[in-house]
Amino acid sequence: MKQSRLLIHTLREVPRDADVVSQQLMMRAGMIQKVAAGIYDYLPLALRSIRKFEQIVREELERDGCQELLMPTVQPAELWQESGRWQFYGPELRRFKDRKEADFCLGPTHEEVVTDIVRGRVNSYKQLPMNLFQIQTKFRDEIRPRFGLMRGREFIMKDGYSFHADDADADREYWAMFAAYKRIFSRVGVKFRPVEADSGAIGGSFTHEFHVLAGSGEDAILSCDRCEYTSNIEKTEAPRLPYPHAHEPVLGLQHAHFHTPGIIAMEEQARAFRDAEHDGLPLDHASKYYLFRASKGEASWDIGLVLRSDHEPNTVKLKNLVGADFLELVPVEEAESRAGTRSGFIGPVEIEVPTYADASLEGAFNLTCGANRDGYHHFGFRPDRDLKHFKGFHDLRLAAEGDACTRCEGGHYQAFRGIEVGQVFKLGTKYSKSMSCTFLDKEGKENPMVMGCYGIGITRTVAAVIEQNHDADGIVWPWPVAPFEVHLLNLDPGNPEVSAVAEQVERDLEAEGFEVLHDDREGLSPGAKFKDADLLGFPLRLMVGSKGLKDGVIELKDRRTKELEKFPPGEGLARVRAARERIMGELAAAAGR
RNA sequence: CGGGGCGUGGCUCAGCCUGGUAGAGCGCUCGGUUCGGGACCGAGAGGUCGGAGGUUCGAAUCCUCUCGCCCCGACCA
Repeated sequence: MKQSRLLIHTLREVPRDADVVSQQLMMRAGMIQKVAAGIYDYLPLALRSIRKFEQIVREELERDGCQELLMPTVQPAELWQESGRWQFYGPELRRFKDRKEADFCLGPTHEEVVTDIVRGRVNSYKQLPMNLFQIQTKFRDEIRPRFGLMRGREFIMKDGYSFHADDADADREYWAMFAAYKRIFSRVGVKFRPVEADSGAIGGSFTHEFHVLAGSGEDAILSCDRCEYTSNIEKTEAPRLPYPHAHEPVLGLQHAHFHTPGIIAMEEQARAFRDAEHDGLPLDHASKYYLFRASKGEASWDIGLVLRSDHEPNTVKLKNLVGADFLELVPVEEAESRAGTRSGFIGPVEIEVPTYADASLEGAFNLTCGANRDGYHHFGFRPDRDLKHFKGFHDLRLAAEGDACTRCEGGHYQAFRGIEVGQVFKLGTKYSKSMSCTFLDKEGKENPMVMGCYGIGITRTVAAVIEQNHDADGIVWPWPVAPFEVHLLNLDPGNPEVSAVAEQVERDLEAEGFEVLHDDREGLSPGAKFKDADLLGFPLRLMVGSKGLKDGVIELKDRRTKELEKFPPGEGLARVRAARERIMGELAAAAGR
């Protein structure tokens, strides 16, 4: 492919509304162009990467017997009404009417449609299991699209759905897909982790997310440094920390209110408790209190949470514990009027709401807390004794880096940031029951199928690859998803001898099946071509110029290592072949790490 | 939706406060000199200043409304 013919326009400057690296580099490299908020053109270079990744996904899924099909983007409301999601799905579901005033939506996902396909065609245990997938454009009217392809409104997704005769078979498929996903992301050449996750609102039994590790990732992940336990921080089990002051009760301090004017920060609060023997208390002596408003459907109720002052609340755990769909902090003004004091002095003791305490407060006494009186804190608080509507000790805090692992002996959590690029999910019978997707078993009895669903964000993964693989000069593509494999630079297109050599090298490489972009553009200085090549970031750069040819050599540069080899033009093919072997070998060795 | 910011040639931005001929750099076209890390000279093309209304002799600039975009918080691949 001649670069002079390619639809590409590189930018020297960073476009104004691009603020994550992948978006900046993709726009500068002429891969994407924004059409509207969260909606992009995939220009030829980007599409080449996208297609390559899709092909990897196809190959690995087909190895496991999955079948590809393609469902429509536009879906009728009836199916969504049948599953009940027409009402429950938020405004991300873009609903609209056709000319006959019938309700439709743009598909954000395809459980309803695929279930409708299967219930009409599969009705015997002999036809199960069945695993169907598609690679298709989705539309979710995100509240706030951002980060380029990482959170667009329109995006390409691989979504797969499996159907099973029983739970055990659905579990088997779950782990088969788990393994397939590991193969897929290993082949791409990215560092990733499968992560235990919260099953959230979709309502399933268990789930893993696949995260590409990148400092810019939106999700926090904790991973044990000793065992395999890796989970989204929303879900990570926090170890129960023993109350360290059990054997040294603070005798000199009265169970009483302390005057603490103007003190709100936890550190200041703990420091304020002093007497002849105590110049302040440690942070684990202080407690903090949150008032949340939980809701489920139309119902809403308030709950309290007490934590050690140096711990952070985990609202996902609390939400799951109380069986709510949503959880938000009670507005400050309301909490203040309820407690009868200013924010900063609110405490749990007299407040008439069901109150939960974090497990690390079990056995704790002589804690401090707000006294519900302006300018005062209370000393001597003990949750299980002093709370009027005490609901027990539970794991309700955010686990933190350095916490002891709950799954093994001696391990500790390490923190990572990740970009969620895939998810495997055991759905159960939620959709098969509501949409009567049933089959007859060996006994002739009718049962709902057990389902699983499996997603991969195709365009997001391509962006995540760049987030993880770039340097100050541009993208550093892993070989398997690079738009082109070799960037052939003709540094002297005006010189017929140089051009002849470049043409010959291009033909040799393409005959061997290499994907070559030949920069044959005239009137550009070599420096300009180098800069463009760095920006585009194909794995290998082959340079042909009059200076090298004077010594009888052309040059090959590895984009990642910057290693440079010089050799006669006739060796070009063999050298490129060897370089590919080396790069692919390193990739296989590093797979998944 | 709440809070903050921005809309001026293809791209990055200045000009706006204090109203008076629409600018620079990059990119693009033509000619010439250059040619191994974003060369130089000369000549050009290209903008109803997001849109509508208002104030004014006169609006990119002031006022009102509106649309779009970006960032920070609640959703998700």
